[in-house]
Amino acid sequence: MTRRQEIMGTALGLMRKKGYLNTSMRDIAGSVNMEAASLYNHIKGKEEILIDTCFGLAETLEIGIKEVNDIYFNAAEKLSMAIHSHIKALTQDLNASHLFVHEWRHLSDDKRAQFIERRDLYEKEFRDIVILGFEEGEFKDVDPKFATLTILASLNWVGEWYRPQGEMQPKEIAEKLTHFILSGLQKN
Amino acid sequence: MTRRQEIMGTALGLMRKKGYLNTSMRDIAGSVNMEAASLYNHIKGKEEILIDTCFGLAETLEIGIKEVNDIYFNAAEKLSMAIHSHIKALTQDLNASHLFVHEWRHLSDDKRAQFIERRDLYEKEFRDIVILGFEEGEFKDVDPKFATLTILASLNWVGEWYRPQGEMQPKEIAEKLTHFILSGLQKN
DNA sequence: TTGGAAAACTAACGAGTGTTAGTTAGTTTT
DNA sequence: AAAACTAACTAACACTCGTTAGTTTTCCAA
Repeated sequence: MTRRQEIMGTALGLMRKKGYLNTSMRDIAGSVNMEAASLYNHIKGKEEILIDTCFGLAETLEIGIKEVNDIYFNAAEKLSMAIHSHIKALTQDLNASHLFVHEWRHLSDDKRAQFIERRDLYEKEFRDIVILGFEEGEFKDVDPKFATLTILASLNWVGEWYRPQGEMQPKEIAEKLTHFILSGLQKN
Repeated sequence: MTRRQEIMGTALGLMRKKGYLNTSMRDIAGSVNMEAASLYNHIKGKEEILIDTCFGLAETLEIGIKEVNDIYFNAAEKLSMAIHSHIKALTQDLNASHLFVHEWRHLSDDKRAQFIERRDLYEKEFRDIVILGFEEGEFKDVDPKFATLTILASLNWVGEWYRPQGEMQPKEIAEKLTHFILSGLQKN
């Protein structure tokens, strides 16, 4: 593990616990036993931590949904796998997920605009699956926009209560979520 | 409207837009055309804004669920009305909701502990409805804890996308959510 | 053993933080 | 008329913030 990775990991942990704005460069430095100024030998600045994390996770999610769309063809299967992919990505690193879900608001104006654009695109991929399900005649005639937001809310909230040492593991969570959501969408 | 209410309202608006930590007393003062120090003639300090808002909304939600439990007796009806009550409370004041859902983390240690306690109690009320539904034989055999967290995630996320001037109004949102969630819970 | 990059350090800058003290003008109550 | 209250002000305190400049130490390849 490089020193940079060590700094990043430590910073993410602090930021999840105390919030991005409440975590100072001196806090981060203290946690890796150096002075705040020394951090700048490894990272460009505080915002780089937020940028790299938010856009890194965005890319992981984008790759995930693209794979799902390449491999599966019916909506129920696509949705199920998209949920699995999403949950896997989020539970992989809870600290990073926290920044991705909650702290992206503190990106500088242009970076935030880019982030929102990519997030909206990802959301659209989910929405298209819901629409496909309706066109197949497999899903109820729900408002796709509304359904998608509700689904993604459930998925993103998992980061708030999932504990790696707990009894429910990512795969089981994804299965339960899929079942919960699908039996609310599917006819009969 | 008293000066205090004016300050509170303005502060909540700023805090929703920029975040609690990013909103300074000078920002608030500027928005009501006075100096930062003058705010202290009306409020005790910055945290009072957060405390009053978080605990105020908590009380509204508690009263709501108590009413539901007093009036209705079967789980489907209870859940439906609890969802309506929750959505009504959250959409009433989106600025306050933002603090309630996202910024309570920045309460001081003891206040935060109190807040979490009340939130857990409210969550338990919801969970009891899910359990009641299963005991009635009306709901599927889902993990009540899991289901409750998923439901509340969907409800709380509404504050992220609901727009008062938009086409979907709180009552309709609550109805759609109820339908979405219930047909995922109810047998057939 | 040594040259040089990498990585740490100290010190400081300029800006911003919530809050308190002390004061003042205007209004209300006694 | 005197006293008290309200709500604003200016000035300042005691920090903390992210970041930069300049310097010293560490460590590895030649």
